[in-house]
Amino acid sequence: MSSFAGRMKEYPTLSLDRFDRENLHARAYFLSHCHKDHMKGLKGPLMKRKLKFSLTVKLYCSFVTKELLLSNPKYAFWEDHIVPLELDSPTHVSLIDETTGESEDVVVTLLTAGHCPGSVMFLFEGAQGTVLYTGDFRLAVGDAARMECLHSGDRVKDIKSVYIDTTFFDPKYHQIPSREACLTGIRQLIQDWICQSPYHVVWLNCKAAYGYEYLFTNLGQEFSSQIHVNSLDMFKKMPEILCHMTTNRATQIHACRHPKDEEFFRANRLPCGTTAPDGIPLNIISIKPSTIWFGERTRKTSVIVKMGSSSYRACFSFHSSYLEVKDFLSYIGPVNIYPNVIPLGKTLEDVTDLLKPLCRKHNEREEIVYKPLGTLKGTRKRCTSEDSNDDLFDEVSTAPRWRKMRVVDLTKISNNAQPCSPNKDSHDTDQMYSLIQPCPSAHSSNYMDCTESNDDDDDDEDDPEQSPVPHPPPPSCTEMPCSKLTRLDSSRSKAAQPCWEKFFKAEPVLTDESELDNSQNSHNTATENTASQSPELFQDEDEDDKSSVHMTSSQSTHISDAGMESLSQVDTVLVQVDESKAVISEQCNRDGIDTEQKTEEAVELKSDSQVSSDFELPPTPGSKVPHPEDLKDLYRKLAAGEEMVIRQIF
DNA sequence: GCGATCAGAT
DNA sequence: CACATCTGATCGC
Repeated sequence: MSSFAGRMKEYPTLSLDRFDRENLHARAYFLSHCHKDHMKGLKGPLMKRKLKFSLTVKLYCSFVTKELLLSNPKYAFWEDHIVPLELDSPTHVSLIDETTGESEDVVVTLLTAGHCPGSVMFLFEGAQGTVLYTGDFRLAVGDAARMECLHSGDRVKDIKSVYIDTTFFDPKYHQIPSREACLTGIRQLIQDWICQSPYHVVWLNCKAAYGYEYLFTNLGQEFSSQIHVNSLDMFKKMPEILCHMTTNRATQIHACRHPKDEEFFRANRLPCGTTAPDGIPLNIISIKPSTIWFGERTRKTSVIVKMGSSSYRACFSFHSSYLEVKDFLSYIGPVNIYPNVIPLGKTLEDVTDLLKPLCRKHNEREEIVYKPLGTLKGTRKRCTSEDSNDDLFDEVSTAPRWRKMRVVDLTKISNNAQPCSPNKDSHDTDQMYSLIQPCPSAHSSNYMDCTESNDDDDDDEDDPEQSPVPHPPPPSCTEMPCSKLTRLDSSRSKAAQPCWEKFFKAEPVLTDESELDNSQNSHNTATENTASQSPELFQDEDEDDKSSVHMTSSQSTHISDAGMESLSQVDTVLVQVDESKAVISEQCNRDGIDTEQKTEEAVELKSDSQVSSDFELPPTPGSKVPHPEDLKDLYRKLAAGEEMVIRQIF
């Protein structure tokens, strides 16, 4: 839960995700996503009053967040003050003090956060430097390298401070199975259950919060069945979501809720009260998405664990794992890092200690060498580890390179960044940008990251040693619950920039199996059976001791046979390690492979990266369209780290 | 009476 | 074992 107080040191006149107390005096507001713990004060009377008398105060957020927010009438008074922004489109914002007329300018860019529909991170660039506020996020290892807006040319921007989601920044959550791995486990459990009869139904015991939509949409698609939910109102303008959900209770997959739903379930009832029309009792199983529960396991578990005769837990996370956060921070190398969340059971000091090694200044040498040059940000190590490691890895292999590419316009098909409102179209979606990585043989940064966790001085005492397992040949796999589209499109030039839209694409046909313990006559769509090599997906809770159970990983569903074999070998080797650490070793290595696959996807080296889109700024309503030359100058200064005197250029 | 805050449940 | 939310009790304005 966010404990961010709302303001950043560099730009204290704006407030993010907090709207109470001091934040009531802010000149502009930013909402990263529509979760209540990030909306404190947003509907309060003081804010309402402030807006009533303000002509300039705005709330900046994504289109989806605006839509979700306004679907709750309690926030309707914000309507005329909301400025929805596109992703990846730097936008000028004037921060005006209404009493003095004093003004400060910043350029803000929304970056996808992968936390829930509409969730974004905010990148601010202005006189006080470049700072990033992540809100809550779940990004995979390597995703930062795919975000064009974090780069300037082929370098990473010089980021002064990052205010980051540290919910699972705890070695306990060193690795969390990928979204697609979790999805695969859930999908197969459901498949196995509902195929038995029309009376076999599933209840997805999800919390009342946005973030499960991609689960619903993928399941809906997979089973050609809509998911029953309480309300569809908030998704009215989001057909990609809407089409997989229903308020009609006659379906086998439910995600409906009721205040007493757990109680209902114990009495073999669905929250919506549905019963079979002919009086035949339903056979209900519940699946409870959880992260912390899995983080507490000291032994290996699969992504699905059976808790009782008819209840299961499914690993599922809205937030990045320790490894993912570390990768993200290592990549962008900020001078300062501030945690937005104190992980449960930790103190601020604990987190700070863990974050310190990831701060740039922790590595003086680089700073001294590169800082004066001002433009070598990309070469500055994505040096994951605090010390000692600079020399271990060749920087070149991890520094991302960019090239603007034109690709099939997948976003038009399922761009969830925008609700489809009749008058909104013409979004800048014809172009997508891909990270181009130099050389397929280069080890991924993820691999480095794993290796790096061997450091004795790494605070991660849970970090297992990572044996330098040879990397399997890069299989052609995708990274997300992505899809048929991707496969059809099959070219490796799939846009690699992480975005929510990919969560809403169709799933690929399974290419592996997961021998389900309880699988009887399941109508598996699998075409190849590699069962003997597949990690198991399911596990009974009391089977903890059985050594044969592994966590699954994203690879299991997406990689080719060859990749699969290699993966299995990796597993086999690592399982030999000390039991208590084996899991993590295994996970880490898998993750390493995962990243390699991902980066592999987009491989190709190119450097003509200065793209004009940097200057395509949608203006703040009411402001003038910026002159390209002025902006160019501003950007040049920003990139060069020059002090900026803000003139009235806009 | 409303809002802020906390504890507790789910 | 708790990713966020709701409910109810209490306190203060």
